[in-house]
Amino acid sequence: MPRASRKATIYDIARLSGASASTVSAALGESWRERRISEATVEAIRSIAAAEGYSANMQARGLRKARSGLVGMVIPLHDNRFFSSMSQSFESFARERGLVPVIASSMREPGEERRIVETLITYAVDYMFIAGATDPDAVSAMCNAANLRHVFVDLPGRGAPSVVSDNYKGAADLTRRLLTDRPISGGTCRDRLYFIGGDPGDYASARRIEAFRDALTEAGSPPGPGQVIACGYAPRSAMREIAALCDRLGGLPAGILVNSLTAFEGVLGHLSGLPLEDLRSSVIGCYDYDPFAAYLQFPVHMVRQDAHGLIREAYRIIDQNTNDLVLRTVEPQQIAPRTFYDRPFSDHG
Amino acid sequence: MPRASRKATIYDIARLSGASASTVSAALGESWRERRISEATVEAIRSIAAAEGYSANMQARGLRKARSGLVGMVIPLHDNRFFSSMSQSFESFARERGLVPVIASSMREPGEERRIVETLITYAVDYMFIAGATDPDAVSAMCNAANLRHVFVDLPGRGAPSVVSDNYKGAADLTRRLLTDRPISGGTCRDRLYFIGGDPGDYASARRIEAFRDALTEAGSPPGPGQVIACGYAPRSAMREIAALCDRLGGLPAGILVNSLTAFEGVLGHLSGLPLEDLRSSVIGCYDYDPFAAYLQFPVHMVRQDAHGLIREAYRIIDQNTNDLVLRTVEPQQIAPRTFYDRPFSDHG
DNA sequence: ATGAAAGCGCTAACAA
DNA sequence: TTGTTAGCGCTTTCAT
Repeated sequence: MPRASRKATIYDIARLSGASASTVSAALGESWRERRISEATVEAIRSIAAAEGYSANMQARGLRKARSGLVGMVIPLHDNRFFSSMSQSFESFARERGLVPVIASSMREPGEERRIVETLITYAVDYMFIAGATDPDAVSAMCNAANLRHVFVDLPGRGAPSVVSDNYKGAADLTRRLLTDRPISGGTCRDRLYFIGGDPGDYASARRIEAFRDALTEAGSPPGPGQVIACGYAPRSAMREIAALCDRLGGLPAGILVNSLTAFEGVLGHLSGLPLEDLRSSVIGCYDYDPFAAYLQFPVHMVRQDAHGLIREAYRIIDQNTNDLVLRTVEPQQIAPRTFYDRPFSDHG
Repeated sequence: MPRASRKATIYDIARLSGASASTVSAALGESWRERRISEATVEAIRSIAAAEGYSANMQARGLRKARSGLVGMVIPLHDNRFFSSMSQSFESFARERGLVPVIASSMREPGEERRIVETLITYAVDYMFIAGATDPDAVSAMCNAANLRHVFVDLPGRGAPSVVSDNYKGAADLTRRLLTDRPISGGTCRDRLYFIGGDPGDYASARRIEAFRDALTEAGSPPGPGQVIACGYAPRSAMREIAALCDRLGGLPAGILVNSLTAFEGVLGHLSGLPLEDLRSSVIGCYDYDPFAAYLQFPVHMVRQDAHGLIREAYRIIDQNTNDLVLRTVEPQQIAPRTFYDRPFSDHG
């Protein structure tokens, strides 16, 4: 081990090996073949470098080559099943390409989102992924000014290619499923399905709500004004809204489509105060998947989004160097309930 | 907007403002006061920079200042409640300090872990956090060679300060809770508690197993050889093991302490095939917390680790510039079940 | 109060 | 086959 004072540079290796810095640089990189450095020197240099614990300084290399080797991604938050599995995929695809991923979370705040994009530009990321963008136009403007290839994931932008879940199909299928499974009682308003959670201002929620409406209409019962309760993502507000709804209706509606796991947490907070019997008069669906939610006391129909597929497609777009403004769509997957009322605990999906 | 061709540099701003590059650099940074640049020039330069959409190049700045402004963290995986909430905290503490977080996942593979640490060193991170280290000594060696302050989180290392959960206390408390709540039948081997999941080679599991043994011993029934089934983290193997155990015992044991959520997923896969009645003869505990797991059909005692607290302490160690090898401990939290047998669905914890 | 110049570590012409 | 040189964009003496 050399003295732990300062990291070795190519100049140290050059001195130690008797070669020049540029020869060392080439020998340590890929370019030694075309520079026709002899294998002997390459070997010698590499062994010295290894002995000295040399590793390149990417700041210097990036500065010189005008490529940092970094890929940035903005996500709304880390602490979330959907986004954290996007992170996982983002990282493994980045590695495949020899890139180093930098992931930052915006907490869905446009200001924070812009600040992050700014920071990533400052670090000269080579490409940028923006998942769940809250202000895609601003982001595109910044990236374009910095001449930076970028792609939107999950929520689309108009200034760059985008990959989104097929929210319409996912929600339409789920709605139809709930319509089929819903227990019918007798022509009251409690026979209706309700949509709860999400933000109608965001693209994904809007598409799902649209699908919900269309599926109901297609089934002959177009939704009334109160049937879509887009109360955001917080468990609290979902809990409050479902409670208020049950008050109004005098009990649970025939079916509930919950827009997100977080909202579902709130809904569950309310349902858990009810006798299990009451739940039999209702069918529950949730857009997004959680393995434990699948094992609750009542059946839950879920939709699992293909985070891996979204990221794969996004990289595919980045890989091909064109800049056409495509909007690619990835299918989500319907997940059948794992618990049923009439088998003791459950059956395996 | 200037032409989107190349990013503006201080030289561009210098030319445009008639000042020199060094003046621009000072004016745009913090050092203009001590360099006694007039407020007028500072204002002028800043407005030009803003108009040109200038932003500093951190590669160049880092190269010159020998500080990148990056903090690295290695975690086992993103797609996990515990680690993703560590990421969230890691990021927000980093921001507080004006640092940019870079998080990479090792999949618990020592080789991958080393490669990541190497990469982060290459990018000249200013500090490094290693969560769930699989080869802490190797990591410390690399960091020391690069003269890099680092801290271990969740699993300790001998080469650097560490912050860990109080796994012993968490598991001991949970075991005692299960002992108290366990349904007593009649002196058979099915009255025993079983520990399932985890890797006895990793520090956290080892401490929990130790606590489990001690708590049983203290209660007068030291565990037999088969009572600790450390079968790893995969749902599959936990499912297989719990099934085999029930076969051996002729039914569920009086209590099960599951070592992780992933193992719990497997255990649940087995339990879900049983009549709910059977579960009444058993009490279930899980080390780690999931909000949906709290709402299952049977009560689950859980332990929630304080990811935020772990990261907070780790930063505290980094903040104070000493290098003493402390091992700091953070208390986990016991979470009582939210569902009970004798109230219809549940009661709110 | 400001400018000139050197240099952080690396790579890519261009020489030899 | 290898060495010399310039320069990526920035900060920091050292001069003025």
